[in-house]
Amino acid sequence: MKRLRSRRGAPGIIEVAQRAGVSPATVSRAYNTPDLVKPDTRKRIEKAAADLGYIRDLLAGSLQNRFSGTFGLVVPTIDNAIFAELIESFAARLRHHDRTMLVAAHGYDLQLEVAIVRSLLERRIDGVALIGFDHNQIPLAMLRDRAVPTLSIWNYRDASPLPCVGADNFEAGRLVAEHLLAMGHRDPVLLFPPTEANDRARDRLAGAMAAIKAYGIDLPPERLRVAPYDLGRAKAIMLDLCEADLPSAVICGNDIIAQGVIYACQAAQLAIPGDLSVVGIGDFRGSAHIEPGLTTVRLPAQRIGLTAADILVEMSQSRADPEPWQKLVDITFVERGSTGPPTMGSG
Amino acid sequence: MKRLRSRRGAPGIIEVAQRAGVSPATVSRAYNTPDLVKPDTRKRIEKAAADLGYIRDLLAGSLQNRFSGTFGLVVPTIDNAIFAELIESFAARLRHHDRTMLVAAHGYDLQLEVAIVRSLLERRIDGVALIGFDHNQIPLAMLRDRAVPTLSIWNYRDASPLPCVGADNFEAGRLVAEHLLAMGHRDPVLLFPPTEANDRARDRLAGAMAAIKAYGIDLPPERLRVAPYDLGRAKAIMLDLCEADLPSAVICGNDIIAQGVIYACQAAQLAIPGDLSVVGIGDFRGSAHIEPGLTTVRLPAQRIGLTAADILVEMSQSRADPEPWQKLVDITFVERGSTGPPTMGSG
DNA sequence: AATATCTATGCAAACGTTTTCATTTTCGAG
DNA sequence: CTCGAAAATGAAAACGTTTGCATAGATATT
Repeated sequence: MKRLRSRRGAPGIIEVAQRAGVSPATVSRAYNTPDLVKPDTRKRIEKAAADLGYIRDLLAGSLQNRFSGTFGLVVPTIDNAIFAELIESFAARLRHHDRTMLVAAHGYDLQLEVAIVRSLLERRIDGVALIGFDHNQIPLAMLRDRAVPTLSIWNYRDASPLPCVGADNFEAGRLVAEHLLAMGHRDPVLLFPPTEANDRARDRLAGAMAAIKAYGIDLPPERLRVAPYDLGRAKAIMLDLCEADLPSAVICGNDIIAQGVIYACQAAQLAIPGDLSVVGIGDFRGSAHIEPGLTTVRLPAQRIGLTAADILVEMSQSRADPEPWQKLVDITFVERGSTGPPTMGSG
Repeated sequence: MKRLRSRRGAPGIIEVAQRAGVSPATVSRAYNTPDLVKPDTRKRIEKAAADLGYIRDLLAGSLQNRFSGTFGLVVPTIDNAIFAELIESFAARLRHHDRTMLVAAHGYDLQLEVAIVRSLLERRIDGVALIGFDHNQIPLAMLRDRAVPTLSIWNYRDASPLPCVGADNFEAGRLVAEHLLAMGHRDPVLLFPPTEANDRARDRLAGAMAAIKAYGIDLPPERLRVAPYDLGRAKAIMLDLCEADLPSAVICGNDIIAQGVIYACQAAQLAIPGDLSVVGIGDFRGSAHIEPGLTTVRLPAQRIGLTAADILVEMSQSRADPEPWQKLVDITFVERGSTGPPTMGSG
């Protein structure tokens, strides 16, 4: 029994061809354009491939046709609840298209993002999704030069320089603020993550501010506090705030911070929404089940991930579409137990 | 001005070589084995590459040398808090080694895992980390046949068939159960995720059971309940349980379930640990800050991720080490506010 | 000064596919 | 049957690197 094996120890397309009594070209076609090969031959090839345990080498193929079958996803962080749902749905959808996903996180460091995009390009990704609009020019230029389909996701803007799929974060901020204001709250505290290199947080904050201004309220600057993307830190900051003068409501830049606030209130024996109303943005896993349920705005992470994957695959196939366009996904305000009208004495 | 560009529109190694006045081979060496090229020449090449905006094609290179520079990570789920920290640290460490990560989730479907591993092999990964020991034989055989470095991570076993890096999940289960038993609880309810295709959960459960048996307790079967990996579902199950006869303590298979239990108690106006003690396993993000803080066992996800990345890179480089070995990472019991001695009347 | 060693580089053959173009086979119509 | 078109296949040239071997200087050794 002669072993027909290439260097790696695994059979290649040539061995399969030999065993099936056809040429390598036909085997290749059997995989890539099955309709071009006679059903009978195809069967024989499939059998030969199965017998040999053949696994094709997509990388070798990608040298000839330009497609690696891999897409990049660059996020600020994988760890936090925020993007996990997005990553999972993006990956699942790519898998559905027989593609794979390279993920990398830059931790809100745009300099690191440059290195990441470069490394993705070295792997010849067929396309890449970046979070939001705040990016260094260098990677964008590299992607443009190489005509790599690029998508900005998660946030939305009419005048987006890149094609984008995302939610209106300004509106999200406006919605939650409006809700509190409509209930009668007049002195909210805003707890937002740092806004540099983070257009989503910036837009949400701007939206909340706009709503506040629309009510004729002039918010003193000390009512705007910065809280990092961290449950524990947010909780600590809120505990500090409880010691000082307690507001009647807190608008949080995202659900993580809001959960921290809720925990802080529980620790400080404050009733929600009796003593304090809390709103978040995002509707992450857990926000519906925490006690009290968190009033928030649902950002459809899953839909964004799916759509982004579909669009990227499509873009990579059709050589066209140089003009940017954008797709807005719906957000929904979700009222739960964490908000109520202000009570006498507070605020 | 003559354009020296290849099909893609981007310059290749040949253009760089031309501009630097050397052969492509030298440019290649400047990248891969810099010591082999004269510093002066190297400078010239670097300049030429920078001028042209050259980005090398690692895939083309990987055809010749066997390394794609990409590693696979196959997890049950990305979405849940459980593995996010692991994924992030694994990716970060790979980046540190100038490698990238392909992630895929199979949702506890071992059949899907087969397809995933196959797809990873088609991408010529340099190595792969799988979660735990429950795997289909097919992908393991494919990996073995191709001599792809494979690591089982997250769980630990002395007699692991694969090299592994992980924590002793049996001991984790034992520790939390022991803690409750030592406090005087005698009739805990166990709330665990489904254990098929999940050796971690199985081991934890076995550990908890062992501790219970060691106390001479014969746990009635209805005291063991299955709860999926979902906060909301766990909360609902616990609310049901509150209606029936309330135990004095609940041992949860992981922190997600434990958080659901805590929320359920808050919803049912039960005091923790006054009316009920709760323990989890994992010490996920949030477990320290929830009110009351969750008593749990810390599994060092980050250390596992880092170590796994280091080891895989090392394995991919050294052609040796066919014999399996295993690395145990420490776990630490963390007592927080969610546990206390049973009170009269309960249980 | 001649020879032996390095060091730095170039040449050209891989690597495992895909794809163009040409050729053969099949099939339906006359 | 024969012919022409369509369908199925094969031969060989890519794809953009890396690397073994060979060569040409440079340096060290006698």
